[in-house]
Amino acid sequence: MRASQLLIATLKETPADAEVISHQLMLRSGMIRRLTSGLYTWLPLGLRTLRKVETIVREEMDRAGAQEVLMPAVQPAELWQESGRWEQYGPELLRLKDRHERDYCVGPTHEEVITDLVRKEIASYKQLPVNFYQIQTKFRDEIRPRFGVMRSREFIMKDAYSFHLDEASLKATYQDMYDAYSRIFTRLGLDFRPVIADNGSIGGTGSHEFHVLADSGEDDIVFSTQSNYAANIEKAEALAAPLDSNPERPAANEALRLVDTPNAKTIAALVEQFKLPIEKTVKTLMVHAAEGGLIALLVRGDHELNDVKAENHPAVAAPLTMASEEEIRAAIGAGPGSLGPINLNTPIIIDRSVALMSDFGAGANVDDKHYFGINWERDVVLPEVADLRNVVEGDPSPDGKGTLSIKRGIEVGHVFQLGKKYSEAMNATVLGDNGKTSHPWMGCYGIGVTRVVAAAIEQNHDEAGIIWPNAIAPFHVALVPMNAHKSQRVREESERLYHTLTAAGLDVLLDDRDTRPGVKFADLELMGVPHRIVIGDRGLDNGKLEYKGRRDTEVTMVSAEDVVEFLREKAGLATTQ
RNA sequence: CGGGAUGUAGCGCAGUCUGGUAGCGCGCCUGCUUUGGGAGCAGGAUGUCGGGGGUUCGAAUCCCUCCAUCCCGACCA
Repeated sequence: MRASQLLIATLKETPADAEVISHQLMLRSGMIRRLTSGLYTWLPLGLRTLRKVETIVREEMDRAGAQEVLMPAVQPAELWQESGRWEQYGPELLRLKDRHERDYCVGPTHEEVITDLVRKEIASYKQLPVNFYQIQTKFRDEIRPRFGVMRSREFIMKDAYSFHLDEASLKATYQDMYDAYSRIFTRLGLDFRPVIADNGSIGGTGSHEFHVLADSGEDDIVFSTQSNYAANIEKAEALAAPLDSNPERPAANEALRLVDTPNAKTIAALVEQFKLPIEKTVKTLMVHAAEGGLIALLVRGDHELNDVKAENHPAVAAPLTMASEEEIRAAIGAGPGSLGPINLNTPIIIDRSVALMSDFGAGANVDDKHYFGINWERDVVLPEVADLRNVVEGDPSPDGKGTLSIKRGIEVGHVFQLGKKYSEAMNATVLGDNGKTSHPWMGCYGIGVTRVVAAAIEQNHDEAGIIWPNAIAPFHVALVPMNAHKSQRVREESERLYHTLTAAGLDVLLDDRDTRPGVKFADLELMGVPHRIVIGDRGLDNGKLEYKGRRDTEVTMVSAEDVVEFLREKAGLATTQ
């Protein structure tokens, strides 16, 4: 493509409302423009990259045996009522009515539609397993769209749904998809990790998320230093002590005593005023119980409650709801800053590490008073013990190998074993070889295609702009003719190169704009074109062209005869088979 | 939905406190010069000052109200 025919909508200044680097660079390089909150137009430059991501995803899905379909973006309410999600989904589901006052939604996902298709078209076990996928626009009315295309309301997703006669077949396809995802993100040139994940509201059993590692990520992901264990922090099991150790609670050394603590409403204040080590304090969090009323969850003062683990506990009401100060006072007679396990009139669940504490301090359930020197069994019966907290850096790895470290990740893919939730709810059945009907097992597999583009930028940029991996660069190489308005030789050589390189399978941008070289260099760097050739009389006198890789600090001279193979190699297109 | 902030030219901003009829940089248009890292000179275009209402002789500026956007917390690819 010629630069003169491309909308090069670069911006010198960073728009004020762009927070993260990928959003800033996507706006500045002219990839996207915002229409309104959470809705973006993809400009020609951005669309080229988006299409390359889609192509790689499509190739690997096809290779893994999935079939492409395209389902409607707008879906009838009836299907969602059948699955029960019309009520379950909150305001995130964009609902609308047609002229006949019938209810619809703009699909945030397509389990219902695909299950409906399968229940109509698939009748026999002989047709299983099947795996259908689409690359399509979704809509989720996010509470807070932000970070540009990273968390927009409308976005493009590749979603796939597989159907199986039995669980073994589901697990086999799940593994195929896991492998396909690993190939996809590898081909995209991203530094990623598959991690064990929570299933969330979608339901089902096994699931992994694929995360691109980046400091701007919204998720905490947890790794073992000595094994390949990796999990979303929501799901990472918190052990009280290493598996091979035999942890025992230290013996009680201190007497139980009631202390006046008038100005200590927080753990920090308690530690500060009474010189209590923070690992000797306990936080008491009151939440709504599944049976009604309140239930107390206890974690160590330096630990954080894990909302997902708490919510998944059968005694805790879902969704997790923290008790208000009024509710706490009504039930206990003391404020939230003075709660503890002794004389507490609600059920109690304590975190594993709390069970191993001795001589610790906690509220006395009387305003402005704490007990110090508390010991389980001696002073209060040991309550139910559960895994309630977020793991922290240095915790033992749940697989017994090494310790945990924590990094930020951007979730770009998610694979689930759904089970029979939808096939049962919507009564999709197939006949087995025994002549009996059964509900097929389902898996579902998503990739946030638009988000992948932003994630790639988060991982690949410098002060000058984007640095695209070859596989998803809008152009592999930019040609910059020097002094073209005067030198016919430069013009001719540029044209010739443009055609040869294009014919050799490279995506080439010929910067034929009538502007100064500095402007071109700056634009091309901002746009992230990974390879650049400068054509000037100076080099041509020696039969040379000047090459610079986007990450290079120095230029290298390449002879004109070798330049095609040189660039194919640099762009990762070198003949490999 | 709660907490905080902002809204003035395509983009970045000043002007608002102290009311007097709108400005700077970049970009854009024309001409000439210039052409190896975001050019120079000369000329030029562009604003419902977020909307509505009020106070006032007079409102970007003061008051009321609505809207939009961004940031911080609960959702997710």
